[in-house]
Amino acid sequence: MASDPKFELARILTEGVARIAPNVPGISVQLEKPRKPEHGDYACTVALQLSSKLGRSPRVIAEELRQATAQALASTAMWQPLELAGPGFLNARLVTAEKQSIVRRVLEQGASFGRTAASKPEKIQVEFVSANPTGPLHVGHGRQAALGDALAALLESQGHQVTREFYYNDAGAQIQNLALSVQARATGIEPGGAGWPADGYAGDYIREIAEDFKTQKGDLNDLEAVRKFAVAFLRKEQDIDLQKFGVTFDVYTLESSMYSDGKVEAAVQGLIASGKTYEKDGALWLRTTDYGDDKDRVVRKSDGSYTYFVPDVAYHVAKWQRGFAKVIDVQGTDHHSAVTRVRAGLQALGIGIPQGYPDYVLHSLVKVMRGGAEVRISKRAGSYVTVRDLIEWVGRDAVRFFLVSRKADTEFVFDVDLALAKSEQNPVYYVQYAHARVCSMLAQWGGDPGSLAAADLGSLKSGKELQLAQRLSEFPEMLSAAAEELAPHAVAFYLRALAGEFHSYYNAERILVEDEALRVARLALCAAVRQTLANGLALLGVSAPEKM
RNA sequence: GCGCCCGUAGCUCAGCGGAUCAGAGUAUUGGCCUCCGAAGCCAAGGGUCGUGGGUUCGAAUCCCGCCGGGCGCGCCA
Repeated sequence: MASDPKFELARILTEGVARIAPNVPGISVQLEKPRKPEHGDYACTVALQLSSKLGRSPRVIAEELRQATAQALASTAMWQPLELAGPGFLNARLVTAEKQSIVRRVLEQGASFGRTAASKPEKIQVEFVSANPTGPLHVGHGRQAALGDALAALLESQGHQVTREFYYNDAGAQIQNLALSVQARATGIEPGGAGWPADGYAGDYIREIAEDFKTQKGDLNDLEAVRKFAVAFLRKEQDIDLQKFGVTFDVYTLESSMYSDGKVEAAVQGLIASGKTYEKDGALWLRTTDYGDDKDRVVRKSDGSYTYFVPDVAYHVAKWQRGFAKVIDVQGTDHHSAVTRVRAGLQALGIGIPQGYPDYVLHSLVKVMRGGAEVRISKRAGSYVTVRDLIEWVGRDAVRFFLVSRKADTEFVFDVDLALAKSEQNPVYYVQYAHARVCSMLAQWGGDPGSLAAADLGSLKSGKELQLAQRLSEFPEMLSAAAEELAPHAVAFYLRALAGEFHSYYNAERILVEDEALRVARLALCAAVRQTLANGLALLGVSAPEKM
């Protein structure tokens, strides 16, 4: 495979800088994509950075750099001579043949276009959703599912070995409340009525579980049996939702297993052995303030049981011991206080876990509007919008694309009425439509799509065609940046832009023209667009239909 | 009160230090189907990037204050 033009350009410029300005520290060649096409394909601002360090005009430095790199650049046969512009920018422009060649590269690589060829040894775990089995999945879980799954796919595309994991909190007081709620409901107590548990779950699903339990002739006095039944019931429900959402997990871990496997006890012993704990008010405390926490945390309560953060630490120790060099936890921002605490616990153990372990992607909760009023999201309210609702209303593709289209830490409003009324105008259809359009053209053409990889691309010369080719060439670097920054929303924005440029091109030029060479070249370009759209959509878990 | 996150066009959101950074979608208005899919395209109007300072050659972007919003601040999970 030919070397990457951008990489070559950066290498040559870096060498050039070393020649005209040796021994200047803190200077790195950055290539950026100009907004306006007349400024070339890439712009370099290193002359502006050098100006203050060298005490000379940036334009003069830029000109020196231009001359110093001219020969090396010409020998690559990839780049036109650099252009000096503005206060000292160097604008680089690819030769036309190089731009055209991306089309062939996309078609040759097919589904693997954008993916890193080499696999990386580093094992990564993405833990997401991790909903308590106390109720149906809500919109926030949907956002986690969309983000986490796309993130995992992104990391896989960059050669990492990724495990998708779901952690069930099946050991706490909330589960006890669930069991009590089902028990109460089954004995005919309504939410809020006499004998209703203090923190009971009022949702209708509790009634369903209670009825099911009675149908199966379970013993209502056996609270443990009720608990097991309810948890199994809700886990099954959640699995159905996740399946409908197109998300699957490799590993499910139960919080209770941290206790039964002795991992919690081991973690406590490790913390005590570290000397970072102390007894106060009959409880055992950890000096998390030594690691940036704003107050110390209780490890073992005065009643002898552990706070939830202990199994959490034990779980992350297990992750480390399972060989995950990198762990990414996708959670709501309401869990942000856990970040410092868990990391503090891992550091206190002093077993060689890196300081920033694990990584977190925290997302703001989704605010759901309906009928002009906010629908409150609360696990206890029972009247929240579920993932299942959303999928039924606007379809899986739209929900996934929409939820992943926002930067994780921005809050956003999911207007149910709008999603219902405008479902046909959801951005996902715009991208899918571009894909279907190409498929339709290829079908009408009737030739062998496989032959397009060998097409003569020499007639692709118009501004829109070269711009489209340029956009395609950015796909791999966009993916690696998105993976690096744990920002799957970048994929959605890229697909939006690519589809937009395609639609614009489609309306400006006729593809199936009389001229054989031109027709084939244009079809090859369109096929490359289709392939790239399909590859991107696949990462987001969104289908790429041939017809709509 | 303390900590973290967020204030960009009517609305939903990108951009997060390089002048080539005021952007997209949507909504509104006006055009484009005898012709490859109009779920599309073209065009117009619309913003002191919350606010006041600071750093810099340069700030939507970095730092500090203030205002506004979200989340967290339990021997709950």
